[in-house]
Amino acid sequence: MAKSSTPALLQGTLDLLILHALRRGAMHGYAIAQTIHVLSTDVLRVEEGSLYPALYRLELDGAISAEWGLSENNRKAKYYSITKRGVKLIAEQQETWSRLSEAVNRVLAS
Amino acid sequence: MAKSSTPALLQGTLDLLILHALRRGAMHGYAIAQTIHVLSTDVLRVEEGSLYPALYRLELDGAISAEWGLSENNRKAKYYSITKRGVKLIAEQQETWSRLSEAVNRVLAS
DNA sequence: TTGGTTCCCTAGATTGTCAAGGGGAGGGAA
DNA sequence: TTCCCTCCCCTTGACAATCTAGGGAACCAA
Repeated sequence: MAKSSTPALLQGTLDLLILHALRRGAMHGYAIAQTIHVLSTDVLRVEEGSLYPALYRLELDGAISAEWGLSENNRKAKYYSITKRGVKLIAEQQETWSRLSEAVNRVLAS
Repeated sequence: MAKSSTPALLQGTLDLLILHALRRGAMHGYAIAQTIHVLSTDVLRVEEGSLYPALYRLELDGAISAEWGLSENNRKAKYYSITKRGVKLIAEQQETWSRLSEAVNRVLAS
């Protein structure tokens, strides 16, 4: 009944976080999750069960594109890059995030 | 496939917004929605289909309590007040919100 | 008496995330 | 060699939160 555990993520922000990570260059999924984890100073954790469906959605939507390669550790890995459409999406979603999160903060500050 | 419309709310924040509104005193559901709308300077809109289930959840959880009364406009209305447990919940959820939203901002700023 | 507003509520669909699995392949240790 | 750990991919099923789209009653002004 009561909330059992604190969420690892704010719902709706995952796509934006992924796209933002990819701005730094092509990356495989595993590295995207690590990047987000590190950049958020260990606060945000992207579960693989959330990550891969999200990557699939973004690719379907044309926001990212994928191609197989070899990782630094010599493993088969799928490298994702952001597309033009993805860059546009970042801007939109970042704007939405700012609007909404600032609105929440205004309410909480009142 | 693509997102059709911008969300009216950040998922996971509704309970906190409701509880926060009720800190100002007992209110009926309709007024809670209006209060959030106004305090967020028209950015956040709570749909009734989200609001009433949320109120039901919070009451079940013991975070708020309800009693029927008469509104300023002379209508039958259900007045909600925050409970001790609700006050505790505000603190917890506000902390969670801060942690996560700041983490998102750190990632986006990188 | 008609229509707008205020106030309550629900059913169904959708979406995003999570938990919990499975699997293959590289590399180091024993 | 064998074993295990890490890296890297993925899927399935359940769940929680929200939205859409309704329905309904009562007050009030025109």
